[in-house]
Amino acid sequence: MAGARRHTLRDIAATLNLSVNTVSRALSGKDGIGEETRARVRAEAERVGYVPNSMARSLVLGSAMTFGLAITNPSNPFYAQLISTIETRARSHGYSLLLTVTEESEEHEMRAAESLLRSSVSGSIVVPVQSGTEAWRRLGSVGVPTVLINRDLPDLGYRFVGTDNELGGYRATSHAIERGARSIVVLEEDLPITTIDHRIAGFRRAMAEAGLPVPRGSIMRVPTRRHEQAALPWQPQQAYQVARRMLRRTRLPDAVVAGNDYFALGLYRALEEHGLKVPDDMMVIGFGDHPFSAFLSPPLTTVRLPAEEIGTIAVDLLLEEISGTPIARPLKQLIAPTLVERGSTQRS
Amino acid sequence: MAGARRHTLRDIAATLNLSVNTVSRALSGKDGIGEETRARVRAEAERVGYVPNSMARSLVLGSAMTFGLAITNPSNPFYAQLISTIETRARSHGYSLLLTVTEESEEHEMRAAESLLRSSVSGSIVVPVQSGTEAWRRLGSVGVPTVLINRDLPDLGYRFVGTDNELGGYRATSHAIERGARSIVVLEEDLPITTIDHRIAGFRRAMAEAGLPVPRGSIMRVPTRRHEQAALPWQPQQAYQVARRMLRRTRLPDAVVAGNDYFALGLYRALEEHGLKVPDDMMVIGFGDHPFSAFLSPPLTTVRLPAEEIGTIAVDLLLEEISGTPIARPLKQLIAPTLVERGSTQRS
DNA sequence: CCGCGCAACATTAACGTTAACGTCCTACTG
DNA sequence: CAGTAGGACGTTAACGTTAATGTTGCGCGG
Repeated sequence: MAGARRHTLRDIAATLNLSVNTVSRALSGKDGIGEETRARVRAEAERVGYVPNSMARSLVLGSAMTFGLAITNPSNPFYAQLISTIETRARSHGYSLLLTVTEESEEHEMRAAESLLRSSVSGSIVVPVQSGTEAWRRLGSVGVPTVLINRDLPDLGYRFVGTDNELGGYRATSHAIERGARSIVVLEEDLPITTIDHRIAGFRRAMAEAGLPVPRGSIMRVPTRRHEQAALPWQPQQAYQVARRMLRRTRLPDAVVAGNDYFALGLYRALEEHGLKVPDDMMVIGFGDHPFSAFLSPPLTTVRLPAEEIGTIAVDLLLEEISGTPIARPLKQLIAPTLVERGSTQRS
Repeated sequence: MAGARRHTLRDIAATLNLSVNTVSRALSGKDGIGEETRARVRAEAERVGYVPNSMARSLVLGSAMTFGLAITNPSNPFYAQLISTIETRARSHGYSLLLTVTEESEEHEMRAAESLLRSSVSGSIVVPVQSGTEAWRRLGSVGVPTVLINRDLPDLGYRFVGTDNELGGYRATSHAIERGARSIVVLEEDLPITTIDHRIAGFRRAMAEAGLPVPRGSIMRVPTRRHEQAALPWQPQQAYQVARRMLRRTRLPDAVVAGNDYFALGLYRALEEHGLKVPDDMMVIGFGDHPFSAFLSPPLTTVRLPAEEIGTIAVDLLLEEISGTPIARPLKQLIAPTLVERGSTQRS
C-alpha cells in the first residue's frame, strides 16, 4: 500500500509543458484543442494512471454526482433489493450511492440527513422512520431533490413512490375469503407506520365488502423491538409467540394474513406444534414474497412487493428533477402489488 | 423544493463582519477565538441553517471521510448484514459509506474501483468477484487502504478478514459423521470462488479423518447464474433440481452439506416430494444461518457465519491503518464460524 | 500589405474550506 | 514605564478542478 501521491492535472501539465486548463479540456473531450496535443495528453494521463479528483470537480461544478439513500434496515429482503436496484440504476447514469442506515431510529435519521446534506448529494431517496419529519425537511429546503419510498411523509409534500398496501391488504384478504375463509386474523408489526395502517385498512375493506364481521382481537400486534436487533430482519420468533397466544382462543380463525413472510414462518411453526394443518385447518398469507417463501411446506401464498419498480421509479424521478424536465407523473405514486397464489391457501 | 442557495462560511462572515477564517475556527471548536464571538457565530450559523460543505473540506484536508464498500449482492443475507454492520460502525467514527454493487461481474468491479478511486475514499472494504485482481490493484497502488473481506485475493497482499470456511466445512461434516452419517454429499455453488473450495477442503479433511471414502459424485454443483438475477439471492429452485437428480441414484447419502441455507431449502422440498424424512432418512446441514433457517421444519442445522465480526474488524483495520498506528494483527485473519445444531441432524 | 478571424493554447478567477502566518492591542512583568 | 507575551482576529495561500476571458500566431481575403 505504497503512498504514491496521486497525479493531478498540474503534474501532467508540467511534464508536457502545457497549462492545466489545456490538459483538463483535452481529457474531458472539449474542443479547441489540437488533435496531436490531445493525443499526447491522453497518453501521459494513461501512463501515470491519472484519476480525476471528483471532490475538486464537484466543488466547482456544484454537484457531487451522488445520490443519498437512507434505509432503515438492509437485512430486510425488500430493502436489500431496493438497494441493489437503486445502486445499479444510479450508477448506470453516472451517479454514486451514499448509503445511510437509520435502524428505525429518529436519532440516526437526523444524523443521516445531516450527513447527506454535508455531502451535497445531488438527490436523495429516503425510507423515513416516520416518527418525525424534521430530519428530511431540511434536505428539501436547501434544494436537494428528495423522493420518499415505501413510507410517505405527507406533511413534506415530497414525491413519493410506494406499494399500494391498502390494495395489498385487500387482495390478500379477498383471496382468503374467496377460498372460503369467514373469520380472519391479521398479524402485524407493532410499529406506527402508515404501510401497516394501510394494509389493515385494506383488510377491513375486504371484510366489509364480504359482509364479514371484524371482532375485537382480529388485529394482533407483534412486538418487534427493531432497535435492539437492527442488523437482523424481523424475527419469526416474536410472531411465533403471538401466534401461540392466538391458538389458545376458543374460536380459531380460518385464515391469517401476516404482515410479512417471516411472521408467516413463525405462524407455521405454532400451527404445526398445535397439530393444525396449513391450509386445511388454517390458511396463511404472507407479505413480501421473500426468497424462501415459495419453498416452504406448503408454499406460502404471499403479496409480492414491487421493489424493483419502486427503486427504478425513484431514481428516474430524481434524474428528471435534476435535469429540469417537467415531470408528468403524479406527486404520489402507488404501485400495485401482486398476489402470488401458492399452497398455503389452496385447500384440496 | 425551493432552490435556496446554501449558506457558506463567507455568508456568515459577511453578516457578522468577521473574516471567513474566524468563522471557520469558531464553528470547528478551535481556540484563539473569544467566547463571545464564538457564541455569536454559532447563533448565526444556527439561524441560517449552515451546513459545512464536505467537498470543500475534503479537498483541502485530502480525506473524504468516506469508506467505499464493494459488495457483490446485497440480497445475500450475509452481505446485507455486513452492509449494516459496516455502515453503522463507520458512521460511529465519522465516516460515510459509498456503496457499489458488483453483481459478480468483473466489468462492474472495474467501474466500482474506478468510482471509489475518483471519490478519494479514505479506505475501502471489498468483496472481490475473484475473476481478476486488476480492478483492486490500483486502489492500493495509489495508497487507499483496502481490506478484502470474505474472499481473498492473495496476489495483492492486502489485508483480509473472512470466515474460516475450511473449518466450517470440517465442522459441518464432522458433525454429520458424529451423528452417524457415513456417506455424505456436498451441494455447492458453481462459482470459481475460494470460499467454496475451502469448504470442500474441510469436508474432505473430515471424511479422511473418519476414514470415510469420498466417491465420485460426492460434490454436486448447483448452477446459479448470478449474473442474470443479480438482485435475487441464490434460488432454492436450482438446488432443488440438482437434488432431484441426486435422488435418482441407487445409493443415497445419509447426509447432505449444503453451501447455503437456500440450497438446503431446495433440498428439503426434493426430499419431501421423494417421501424422505429429514433427519431420519437424510440429514441436512446448511451454511449461513439465514433468519428463516431456525423456523424450518425440521429446524435447520447450519454453520453461522461471523458477519458482524468480519464487518467490525474490517472497519477497525481501516481506522487503524489511517491513523497510522502499527497494526498488531495478522495480515490474513480467519474467523471461526460456529455450528448451530438443530433438528435437521437430530435423529430421534 | 493590412487587418480580421480563428485555432490553439495560456492566464485568471472561482468553488468553500482549512492552515500557516501576520497584525493589532491589551495586560502583565521586571 | 519599556518590553514582551499572548489572546483575538485578519490575510494569504492552498487543495484540484472547471469556466471565462486573454493572448498569441497564422492564414486568408480585400
